Amino acid sequence: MSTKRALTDRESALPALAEAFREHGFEGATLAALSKATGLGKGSLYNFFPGGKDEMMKAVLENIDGWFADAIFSPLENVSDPAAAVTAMFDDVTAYFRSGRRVCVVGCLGLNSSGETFAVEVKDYFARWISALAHCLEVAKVPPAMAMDLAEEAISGIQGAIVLARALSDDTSFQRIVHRLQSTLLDAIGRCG
Amino acid sequence: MSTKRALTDRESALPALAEAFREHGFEGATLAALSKATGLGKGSLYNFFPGGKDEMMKAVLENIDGWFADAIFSPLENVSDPAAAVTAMFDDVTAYFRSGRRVCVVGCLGLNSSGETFAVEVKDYFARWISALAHCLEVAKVPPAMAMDLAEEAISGIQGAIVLARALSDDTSFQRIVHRLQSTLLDAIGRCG
DNA sequence: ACAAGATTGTACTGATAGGTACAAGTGATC
DNA sequence: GATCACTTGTACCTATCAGTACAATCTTGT
Repeated sequence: MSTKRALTDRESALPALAEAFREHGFEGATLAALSKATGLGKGSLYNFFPGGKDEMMKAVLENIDGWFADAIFSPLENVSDPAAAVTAMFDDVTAYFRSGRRVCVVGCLGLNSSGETFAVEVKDYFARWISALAHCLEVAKVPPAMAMDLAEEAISGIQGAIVLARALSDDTSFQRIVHRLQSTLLDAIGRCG
Repeated sequence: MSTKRALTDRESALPALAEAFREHGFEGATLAALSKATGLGKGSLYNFFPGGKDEMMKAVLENIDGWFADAIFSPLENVSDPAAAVTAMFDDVTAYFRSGRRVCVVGCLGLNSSGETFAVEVKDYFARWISALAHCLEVAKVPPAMAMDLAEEAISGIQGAIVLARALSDDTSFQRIVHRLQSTLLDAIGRCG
């Protein structure tokens, strides 16, 4: 337990870092803000993340990707009951994004030039999510082309719901939109299964 | 023509300012970047926009809102042929956002805390767009509740398509998603009309 | 308890941010 | 062509940025 503690604290700072990046964006998240959010001084932050903000964001993205892999992607990829998996996915996503009050860090990074450094991570995140969902639909006997279209539409739709819910400061619009996306997928599963 | 020229030049700087804000976001758009984008020195920028970046963004938002009012909202609000109006809207939107290569400034502003200053403008933009589209659907005899839902879904879907297309650097996904949204609306118009 | 090493706050750096001041420049009007 | 309001580049201001240096402090194995 000598070198482990560093990693532990580094790991435990990630949620707070993620929240700060979510709130202010990558450019807007100053080191002062990150320090305040984590409760760590500059010294500690640079001790854990010698690469500065870039490394912090990389770590945050890895952390998010890990969470999604466990909670969202894997269940879709190793699915046995597609309808249940789709329902679970939407429940988890709604909880994760707090009905749109919480922004998608990955999606935001893609929107402006400050995120170009992380283009690969951003791309992989969405590509994996879509293909996992498409696979789940294919298991439910949805034709591959249609499965891909529906998956793309659903992931895109979730991102749009976040944008709109934030813009209108209205959780309910997120819930309505996401619920409609879920119904569309379940309908397809029901029709083809 | 003494005081007019100021307004004219101020107006003509707006597209370049908008493009810079689009590219870098509000925080990321430094005065140096804005100066370079417009070809105007700091002196000129502060001459036209004494309020600094905030006033520039306000002016850009007004300009965007004006364009949308003319090109998108009005045709929907004073519609005679709903199906044609919906088709025209999607054509215009696809061209405007360059199939997702161009980001929606308004949507982006809503996503992080730097845009809180413009919360009202952001909200109004989306609210008017949705209600204009809903009105257009109602003219096509789509029941009010369904019209509202479909409009919300379409605008949200467009925003999502931008996020996804940017993230994947893939124009075609934008086009597929938007085309599907268009079909959904035209189907509803066809069924109810 | 003690030494070795990890961790942290604080003070610093140079660069750059947004914004101001202002003198030089511009062109229309009389 | 002199005047005048408007326009513009440049130099400058203070605050804050990301990042560094390091001494002080804490942990931990022995």
